[in-house]
Amino acid sequence: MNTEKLKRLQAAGWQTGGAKDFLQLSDEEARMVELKLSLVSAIKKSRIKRKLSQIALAQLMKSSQSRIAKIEAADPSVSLDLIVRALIASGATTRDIQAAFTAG
Amino acid sequence: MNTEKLKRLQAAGWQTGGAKDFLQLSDEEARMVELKLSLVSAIKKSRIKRKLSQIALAQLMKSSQSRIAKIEAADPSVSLDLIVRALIASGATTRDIQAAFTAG
DNA sequence: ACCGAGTATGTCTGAATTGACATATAGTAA
DNA sequence: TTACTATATGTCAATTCAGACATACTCGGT
Repeated sequence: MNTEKLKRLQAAGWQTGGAKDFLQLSDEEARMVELKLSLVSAIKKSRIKRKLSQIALAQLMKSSQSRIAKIEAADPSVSLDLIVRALIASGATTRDIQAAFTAG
Repeated sequence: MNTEKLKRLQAAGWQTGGAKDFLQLSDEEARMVELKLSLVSAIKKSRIKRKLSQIALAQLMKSSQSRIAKIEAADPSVSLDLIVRALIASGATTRDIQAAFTAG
């Protein structure tokens, strides 16, 4: 059973009962995954709200469109660093970031 | 002028006027640095509060004492991922993490 | 159907980050 | 001083993550 694949599915919207139940994660890992997921959804919200394409956001943070796509898909190859950078670059306020953490 | 070294000084308590003024950082970079600094100080608080040595915390999160030291020193070689993992492992609640973000 | 914009996915090479280890330093107690 | 515990610092091989590129998919509009 491939954990990476499952994480992708999670990110795609399959988190029906929380990440922990579906995968076999420790509490810490589970909190980490859920945190990332909520930040990721905040990025998409923020980006759409400001009418930015993935390409535009990529340019703002000197990254690439494919990276933004992977970020929003919660691809396992993206770090929390990159996620938060994207969130900031997308125009999210400190309060938005805070809210994302709360939601997670 | 060495940016890494300056970041270390920042972490050591030299942030008299905010990271942005001292270094020459973009807004995004500055927010990133300040975020890390506040999370890092939250880790130390949380760890001490629960009477954990760096070694004990390292074991909890399957890392090493030297990594924990570097985390708490905001060494440039530590990622936001590792910082947040340490914060979680140190026993910080979701609310604690939120508070750390607010402070940053 | 075709086109175009936006997004998704796979892969590659170089860069950043990791745990581990050695070692240094700080503080405390005997 | 010595001994011990905790923390700091430097280095390095192995792993992870980065941007970039190609390419595929989606969905309106014409």
